[in-house]
This record gives sequence, structure tokens and C-alpha cells, in this order.
Amino acid sequence: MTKPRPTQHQIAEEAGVSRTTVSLVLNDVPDVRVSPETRQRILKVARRLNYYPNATARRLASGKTRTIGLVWHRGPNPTYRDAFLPGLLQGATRAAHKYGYHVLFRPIEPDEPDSNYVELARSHHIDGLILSGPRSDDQQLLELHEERFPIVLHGQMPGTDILSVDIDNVYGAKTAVNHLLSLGHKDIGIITNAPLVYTASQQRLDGYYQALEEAGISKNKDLVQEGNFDGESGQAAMEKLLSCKPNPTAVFVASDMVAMGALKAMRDHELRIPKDIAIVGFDDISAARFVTPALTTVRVPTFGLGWSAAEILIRLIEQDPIVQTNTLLETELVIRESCGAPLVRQVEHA
Amino acid sequence: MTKPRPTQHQIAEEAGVSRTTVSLVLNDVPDVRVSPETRQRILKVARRLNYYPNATARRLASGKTRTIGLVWHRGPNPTYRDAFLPGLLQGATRAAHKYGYHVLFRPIEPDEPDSNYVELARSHHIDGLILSGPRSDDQQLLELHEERFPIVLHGQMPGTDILSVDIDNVYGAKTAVNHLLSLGHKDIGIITNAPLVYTASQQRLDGYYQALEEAGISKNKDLVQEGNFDGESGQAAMEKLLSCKPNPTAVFVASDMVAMGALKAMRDHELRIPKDIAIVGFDDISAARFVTPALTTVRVPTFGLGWSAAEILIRLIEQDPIVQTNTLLETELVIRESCGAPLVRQVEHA
DNA sequence: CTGAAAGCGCTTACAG
DNA sequence: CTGAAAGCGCTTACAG
Repeated sequence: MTKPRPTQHQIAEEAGVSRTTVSLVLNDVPDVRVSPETRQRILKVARRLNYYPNATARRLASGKTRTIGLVWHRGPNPTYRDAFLPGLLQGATRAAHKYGYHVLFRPIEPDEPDSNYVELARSHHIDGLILSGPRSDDQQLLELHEERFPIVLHGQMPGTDILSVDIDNVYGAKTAVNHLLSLGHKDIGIITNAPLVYTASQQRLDGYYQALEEAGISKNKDLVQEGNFDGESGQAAMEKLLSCKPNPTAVFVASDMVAMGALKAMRDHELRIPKDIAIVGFDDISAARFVTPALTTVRVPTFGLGWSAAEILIRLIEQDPIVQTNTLLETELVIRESCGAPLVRQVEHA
Repeated sequence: MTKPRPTQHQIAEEAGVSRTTVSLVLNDVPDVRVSPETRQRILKVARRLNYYPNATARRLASGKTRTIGLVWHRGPNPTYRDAFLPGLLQGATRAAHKYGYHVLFRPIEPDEPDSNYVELARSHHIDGLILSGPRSDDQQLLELHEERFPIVLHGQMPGTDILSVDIDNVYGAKTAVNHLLSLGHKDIGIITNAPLVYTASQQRLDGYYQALEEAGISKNKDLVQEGNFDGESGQAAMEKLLSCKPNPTAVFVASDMVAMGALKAMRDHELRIPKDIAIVGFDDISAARFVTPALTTVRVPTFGLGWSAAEILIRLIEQDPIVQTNTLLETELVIRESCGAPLVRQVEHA
């Protein structure tokens, strides 16, 4: 269908040189001296013919695809995961482009085998892959890693030396709780983002405990409730918290999506936020700043996660020295209205 | 770095046949009779060696990449556009996988030349591309199309016969306004999603006019205000509407993001929604159902847009007959609380 | 029923 | 300074 494109062969003929020379000139190979006239002649012909090198041929000859795969494991809650996709993907793509790599996007659908993505690696579609949301029982992933196929995880997979990039959940949770502490709260509840089998959930809970401990406040199991990714779980958990004695005056909800449900429960009880009860979320999904009152939360640097993952992966592919196995990115506390902090009115673009 | 993978050559040797036969058997080429024993022998060796065909070699020999590009033109408002990315991308990817294609994601950054993406096509990285958010002055796009490179647009580009997929903006706006009319409103204002040079803005405004006309309501220019993608513009536009005589009792805001600002203006005026004034948005971004009151809006089928675009593109690539140049997908009115319609409580997952 | 051979469009030692 | 040649791992007429 497409018009046949010119090849180096054609350029060589029209410029009256060999294909080798054409290749050397077009790739600007260093330490090769071709007479300036020849060089110019080749370049001119290439431009005239509107020549673009054939990527496939290049890949075959060089043994490199200069493409990385972004494997997107959809988690238990699609809406939730979708909140991270644009940032992650664009971060990864931008970093990739910086190094001259392309990005192949490969979601794993709920109805397909978990590790279908290995075909991408084994068939040499890609030089390396970023896997978002690894499963701890992913045998194929471990095999691939054994074979020294370049992999960077977004998330964590304990017990392996596969490189990974993640946020510092403990730190993030601590900043949220410290903020509430600094506002004078003592009875601070927590609703986790998910069951504690999820690493991130446990870590955020740890951060909560650490902050309290450092403030000299003793644990109160009643103030700890479990969320499960969605709003409904947050609503139910909040109801339980509201039946506690003493009533918490503030709640840290370790997921904005879960916090949406918690907010609903608060409204149902006709609590004024943040006057009667303060709330801080986690993630900074786009809805966070549109609810009333606008949700104070801990921002996850999705773009940075994607960028770092890609950059590290490319270092790995190109055998540059790797600094650390596990890269943790810092989160940022975004203070809005729901925590009751005196507001330095910040401009936020809707 | 990676372990060298077995090739057809190796399989041929170990199975004691020619490379041709191996290729024929592994590709299951029809109308080729290879003795069942030979076939089994080859298959067994392939399995034992954990053979995967080399995609690059295959591409070069076949002249097909079986990869499509999704070119993502970031619009004037990143937050806004990001709302569509997950659905579009996943729709496109799923359709692509169904036909055995891969998807290369290629964003065009604000700071790079608009038509950098043509390199993907000219270098044979992809067999075809989906371009989201075409610019009407994209000369390179037209050239590519001239050369018969397969392209499907997401959005519209008047004056060309390039295939495209979009939503039916006129229809969507009409359903929104009809809904308000059915609730008894007569003085219905509109805030456009963007300046009218954007096709979608004009179309949504047309839908608004059509609905009013069919209801026998005459135009009132004062009730028409222009939004500009973001919340601030919505807030400003709403302020203007609220100074109109007669005061509108309902407003159709042709973008949820703009509607967020309009809601703020309403709250500032201490208007009760929907009692004092009703509002209906457009897009159904994820924040729409978390604001208070939950926003009634017109849902854009992002997944369907991606799916259709990919499916049509693949038909084009494979030279299957194409049904129509311009595919318009229907939107769906999502009734929540902000319009004041009697609520049949629907379950929505947070 | 099966194989020898050309070709896809490049890169890259190697030789002169 | 430049070229002849091998090779990347497949597919695909073509021949027997």
C-alpha cells in the first residue's frame, strides 16, 4: 500500500559510492574519514530522496530494538490504577525519547494469563521492560530475570534483586500524620488503602505508627481500619471509626479513592470538615482537588516514577553502572482544605 | 547481555530438516503438506529449545511490523487530556491485540515539533497510526496520507478524506439540554468547553441550539458564554451568566473540567444545586461523580474511541473494505444529582 | 512432500 | 580514505 521508500542501496548508486560508505556517512560513525565532497554528495542525495533508514533492518543488523516495553498489570481496581497511567506512561516515554528509545505499551488484561508479556522479551520485540504491579508469584518474570533480560519493576517484589522503582510509602504516610499532629490532633485514625497483604498498605500503616510513636502517642487498635481500594470500603471503615471512643478528631486515609467514601460517611453524620474532623488522603488523584472541601493529600510523583523506571532500565540495557537496586521517590504533601491548616492560598490550575 | 536465543537454523539442524520446512511448520502455513512425523519432530524440538521467532527478522522478511502507533498530541490543557488517555489507549491496545498487533505509544510534547511522529511512519516502525488531536495545519500528516500511509484520526480534520473516529458532539449536547428541558427548565444557559474555533466546541453549541429550537425556545445570546478548557474559565463564565436577566435556572457546561469552576461560582453565590440552579456537564471525567452534588454529565466513550480507531486502522492496513470515512460514536447521559432529576439510585463504584 | 536459494535493508569487521 | 563481503533470522517463490 505504502509507497516503497528509498534505500541506502539507491543512495549509493545515485551518489556513485558503496553501500558501506553510505551507511557510515548517514550514521555519522566517528573515526571514519570520508572526503568532505563524498560526504556532502551522499547527504544531498539522501535529502533529495527523502531517505529514512529502515528501522527493522537496522534492528536486525544491530541486534537492538531500541524499544522498551511498559507492561501494565491492571490491579484490582481499574479506576484507581487508571489514575496513575498517564503520568507513568508519559514519564517513561519522555525519558525513553531522551535516550532515543521507543515505548511499546502492553496492558495485561484481567482475562489473560498474567505473564503473556514475556513473549515481548523472548521474541526480541523489546530490549527491556518496565513491569508495573508485579505479582509475587510471577515465575516467568524470575526466569526472564535469570536469563539477564533487563527488567525494572514499578512497585516492589520482595526477595529478588530485580531493580525497582517505587515511592517511599513510609515517608509519605509519616508526612501526612505529622501534619495532622502539628495541627494539634492526638486522636488520629487511619484507614488503609487496601488489605495489609499489599506491601504499600503495610508500609503506609508503618509510617502512621512511626509518626505517632515519635510524637509519644500510644497505639490504639480501634483507630486502625482497613480500606479496600474503593469508596465503599472507605465509607464502611469510616463508619466504624466514628463509633470509636474516643472519637478521632482527624483521619489519615491512605488512598484518595478510599477517602472519597470516608468523606461521604462524614457528610452523612453531618460532620463539618475540617472543623469537626480533619482528613488527609494519599495519591493526589485528579478528583482530590475538586471535592468539597478540597482534599489535603500526599502526592505520588507518577511522572517521576515513569521517568526513573525508564532511565534505570536504559542504563541497564546499555550496561551503564547501576547505583542502587531499589529506588524510592519522595512524595509531597499537598495542603488543601480538608486538614484545616491555615491556608496560604495557592494557585492550582483546574 | 541476554542469553542468545535459539533460531530456526538450530531447530532445522536438530530436527534434521531444512530451514524452509521449519518455517513452514512453525507458521502453520496452509496448503503445505509436511509429513506428520516431521511436523511433530520439529514442533518438539522447538518446544524443547523454548523457541520464539525473532520478531525483527520476521518484520524484515515480511515487510510488516504488525505494530500501530498511537500518537498523542497533548492539547492545551494536560489535565483535561489526561482524562482521556487511559480509556483511549486501552481501547486501542485491546483491539490491536485482538488482531495480533502491538501498540507503540508516542506523545508529542509541547516543546517538540508537531510532526515529529512522521519519522515513525517513514522509518517503518509502524504499519499505521492513530493520531489523537490532529492540527488542521499539519502538512506532514497530509503528505503521509497522500503517500497512502494508513492513518486514522481521533478527532476531526475538516477538508480531508482521512479516516476519523470521534464522538457525536451535537447529539451529546442535545441529550444534555433535552434532559434539562424535560425537567421543566426554559432559561438554560451554556458555557462552551472551549473557544469556538475548536470543532467540538462549535458542535456542542450547535446541539444546544438545536435542542432549544426543537423545544420552541428562542435564542438568547446572553445565555451563551465561552469556556476555555479549565476551571477558572468556567468560574468566570458562570459569573457572567449569573448577572443575566433572566437568570438561567439551568446551565449546560460542555466540559466537566470547566463545570468544576462553574460549580465554584454557584457555591460562591450560595446557590443550592440543583434547587436554585441545575447543571449538566460533558465528558464524565473521574472527578465528576465525586463532587457534591455529583455531576450529571455526558459520558464520552473513551475506550470505544480507542477500540474503533484501532479496528478501523487495522482494516485499512490489511486492505479490508472500509465502511465509512467518519465514524461517530454515541455518548451516554449519566444522570447524577446536579440536574435535579428524580434519582433512581444507581450503584456506582468509587 | 521437502530443500536450495534469494532477498528483506541494514551494520560491521576486514582488507586494501 | 573507500569498497567487497558476510551476516542478522526470518519468509517465500521456485524447483524438484
